Amino acid sequence: MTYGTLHGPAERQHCHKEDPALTVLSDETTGQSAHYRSHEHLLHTGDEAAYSHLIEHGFAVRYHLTLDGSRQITAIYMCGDFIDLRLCAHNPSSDGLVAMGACSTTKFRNDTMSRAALKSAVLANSLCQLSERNGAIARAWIASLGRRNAEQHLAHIICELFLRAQAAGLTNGSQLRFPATQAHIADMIGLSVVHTNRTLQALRAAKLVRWDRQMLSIIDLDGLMDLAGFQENYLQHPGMAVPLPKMTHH
Amino acid sequence: MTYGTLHGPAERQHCHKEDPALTVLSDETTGQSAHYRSHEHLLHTGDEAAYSHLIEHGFAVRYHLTLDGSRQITAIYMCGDFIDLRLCAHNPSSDGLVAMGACSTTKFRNDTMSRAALKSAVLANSLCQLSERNGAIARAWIASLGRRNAEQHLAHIICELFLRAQAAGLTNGSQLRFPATQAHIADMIGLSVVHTNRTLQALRAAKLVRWDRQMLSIIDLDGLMDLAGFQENYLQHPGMAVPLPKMTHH
DNA sequence: CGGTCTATTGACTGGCGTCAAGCACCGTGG
DNA sequence: CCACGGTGCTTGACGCCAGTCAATAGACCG
Repeated sequence: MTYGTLHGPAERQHCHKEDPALTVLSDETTGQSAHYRSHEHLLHTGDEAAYSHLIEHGFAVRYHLTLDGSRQITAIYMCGDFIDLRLCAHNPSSDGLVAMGACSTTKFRNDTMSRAALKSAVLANSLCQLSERNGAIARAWIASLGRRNAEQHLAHIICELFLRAQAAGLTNGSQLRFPATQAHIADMIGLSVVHTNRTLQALRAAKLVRWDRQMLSIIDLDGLMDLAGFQENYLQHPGMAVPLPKMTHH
Repeated sequence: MTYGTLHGPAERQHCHKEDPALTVLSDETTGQSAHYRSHEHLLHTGDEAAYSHLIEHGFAVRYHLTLDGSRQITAIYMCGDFIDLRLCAHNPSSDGLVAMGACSTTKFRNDTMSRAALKSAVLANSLCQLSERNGAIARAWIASLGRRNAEQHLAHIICELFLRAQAAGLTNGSQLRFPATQAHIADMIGLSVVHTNRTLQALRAAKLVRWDRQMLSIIDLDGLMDLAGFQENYLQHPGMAVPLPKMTHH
């Protein structure tokens, strides 16, 4: 059992494009690397998705806009996460996808992705497992939104993000560079910015966490997990060797 | 574009085990039909899942328990939905899965499922698409929990459930038998039972919906969708011919 | 006919939203 | 060099949506 990503358990230290797990799968299916500046969109709300994305560096955020203009972040993607957008291929997407901080991805045309997945059961299986894992994370968010108060919820999402980042090799001891503003956090946990600020202060006062500028420091992970009622099994999944379509630069 | 399930667009009228979409995929991979009474568990919290389930009849509910004992429902499954539990196979599941009303499923051993999916890219792809669709539904729930008030949220989930049920052939005009108590609904939308009751009354007073006993009647679907800000594209996905492992009775 | 489950209603409380103001920081341009 | 606006963080005051605690009534059941 490992915390796995498309990059696999063996290569957790860092994420880059020469990652050996990015095995050639098919000669027709190639990915291109793409770079996004902070706040730049990978996919606009209402657009049809032409590409799926494997995050190589940085963070991307999936969000939904309600009619009154408020925003709810529905997923955070980081290095090694795969965003399978084939379902949006001929549909206007109801979500937007935007870089949080600078972000680079390898993107795969949806039609070629589909063709590759239909040729390789191993690839299709890996995509399925990744999708299930993303679903498990989404359900954990649902539980937090529905049944945890502000402090517990914030603690929970910090635990999740930190453990995922650790598995992806993004952490430095108990530190993580996480380029979120308090507005981002508010949109993740479904609160107002004001209350998010007060909740963050409570966690700081409890000496659980520090969050200066863009640097997240975990002071007391056990304390955070206790407060949140965090059960980490949902992040685990069987380690897998994932052959991904080969990738061409640019 | 159709509202699809594992049973496919052509066989929406009713769900039963002779469904032609349940094509033989592999001779080793067989499903068994299983029957559950109301409140009977398909999977207990903390157990390792041995089977994945295809819902044949009735409804099942996935839920998460927080430490203080409150419950959040994280998904509703109905006829044609597939619950892929292979990720819980060697893990204690953090969720429970329980029948809401009488429910019957075809269940597939996870190990044989995995073997079948590794043999058939078509099957693996279908599972992947179903998983992505479930993820899209989960993200819609996140948006509702985070950024809609009680009335909008309830309206939204009613729209979703009704449209899904309609696609699965479970509706009778604007009516749907839905065996949920108000406690179930409260646990879906993350509210208290008392407030759920008041919110239901508001929708009734607005002549949007009726919900007597276990019969849900949509009076004004457009009104519900307006109130909720419901965008139905997330429920759509490409129609697909899904070969599923063949099934043995009992 | 009591017991349990579910629906409903009222009174009160509290967590979180809203509005508003005040800082701090930063890059730009006069 | 300082004025200026923009963005993000922080704090206070006040109000409302939804939670909690009862209590009642109906439905179903043994």
